[in-house]
Amino acid sequence: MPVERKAGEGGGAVVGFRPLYRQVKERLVRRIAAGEWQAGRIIPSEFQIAAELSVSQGTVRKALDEMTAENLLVRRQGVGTFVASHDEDRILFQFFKLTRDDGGREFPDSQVLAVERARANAEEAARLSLARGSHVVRIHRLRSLGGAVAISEHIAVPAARFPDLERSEPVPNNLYGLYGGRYGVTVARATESLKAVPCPEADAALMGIAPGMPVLLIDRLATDLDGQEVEWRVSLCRTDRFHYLSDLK
Amino acid sequence: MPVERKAGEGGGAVVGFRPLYRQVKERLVRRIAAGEWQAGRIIPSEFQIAAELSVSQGTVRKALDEMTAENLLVRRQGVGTFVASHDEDRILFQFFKLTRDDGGREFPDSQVLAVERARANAEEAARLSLARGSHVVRIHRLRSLGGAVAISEHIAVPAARFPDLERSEPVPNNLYGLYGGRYGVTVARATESLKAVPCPEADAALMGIAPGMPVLLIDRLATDLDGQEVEWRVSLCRTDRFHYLSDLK
DNA sequence: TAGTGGTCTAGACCACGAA
DNA sequence: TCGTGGTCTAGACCACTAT
Repeated sequence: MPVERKAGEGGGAVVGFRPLYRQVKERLVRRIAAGEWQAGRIIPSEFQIAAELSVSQGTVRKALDEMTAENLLVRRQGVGTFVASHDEDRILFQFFKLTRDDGGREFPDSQVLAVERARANAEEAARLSLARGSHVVRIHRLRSLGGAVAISEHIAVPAARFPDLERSEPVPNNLYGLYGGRYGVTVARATESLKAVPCPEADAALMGIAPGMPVLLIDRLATDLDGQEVEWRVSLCRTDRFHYLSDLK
Repeated sequence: MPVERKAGEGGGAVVGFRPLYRQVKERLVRRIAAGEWQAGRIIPSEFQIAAELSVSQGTVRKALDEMTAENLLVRRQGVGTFVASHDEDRILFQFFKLTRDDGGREFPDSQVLAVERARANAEEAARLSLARGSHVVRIHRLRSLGGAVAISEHIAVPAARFPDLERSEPVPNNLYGLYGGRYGVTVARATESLKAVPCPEADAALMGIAPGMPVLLIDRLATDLDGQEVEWRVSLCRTDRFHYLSDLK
């Protein structure tokens, strides 16, 4: 692998130092981002990658280690290394934090109420870093846990990255799986901001609770491998029989 | 380092396999738990530890890597490796998730309203895994962010692990620092369970908000290096000007 | 300049899963 | 049985910090 720069060479001041394994890592991440390595598929062995990039196997391993720690890859001893996919387990434990009070974790059902394509309003454009006049696809759905409606969810994504999403029939329950599988868009990270708010009348009616009852408002911004905003999602959650689980380590 | 067991030896069925670096890690964690290595202090170099345990430096490094990833250690290149302490930054970014809506992060002030020692009630005993009749120390305090009261907080800890805590004058703002510094109790992890609830009258009066207003209830159970419950804390948080930040990776 | 952690390499062997 | 990832070692050199 052609090393980008080396300290002590060239005589110029060394602005920074980028370890070889990080250069390797970036190239491999780019392969996933470009769709060259697809979600769920196996990638070449450590030795194959090392040979291809003219780098030692240990260096490749360190790159893969970091990518595994970031949930981009999944290793299976004796089998190989795979590109992480947004299967039910990953969504459930990595991206879905609402849990039944009795402790049972399950993936919520979805009932889609509306899907539309429209020009982004000011807030959507700002949150998704879109140019004026860009379009978004909006989805409104209800989600149930243990048979009871628990969440009223409004979603907005850039229409340009998800062509014809509004014509999907039906909209699948696992949206991140769709983003990856059909559009090659990998949701790598998300930031959630939580508030307790009085439930608006419309959502209260849909969820079968009294208007004004305290609900948990989750404002989530999801980004792809390049840090680009991919989805803005606002979820109103009942927390009378559910709670949001957060582990601090 | 005496290796615990080795696969293929002794003829018996190999129940499990514990890598050497994990055995090293456990011994080192125990040193922190026992107070042999104190919070904020430097630990011996990788080569010194390796020599002492008759293990290669690479194996020690892997153990230290994991401990660093778990926020038990902090490495400083060119200087050495240190036992992590609950300083302001760590509390702020690892254990305190409430943020001003304008994005500014700060460590909250505290105003202690009450400290008492008493027999644990049923719920405290259950949450802290205490025997019947055990004592707890309870602390009730208000916490402010940006000059405004934001949190009403009830804390319970096992009195046995924190002797004379109720006679501390004053109770410091950074409790986890006190737990570690004075009592040698390291808070390693915490689990938070969040709900939106109507604010009880008493807390509403203290926080200067209308009773019944939705507030965020954070139920936190903190555990030490051995997984033992160390503190149960229930915080009621205003979220009209603040929000709880959660990063999903 | 000395000492620490950080990177990179190379090779040996082990545990695991699939064929 | 084979190929994969996982562990362990050993040694060289680099970057960073304190003195």
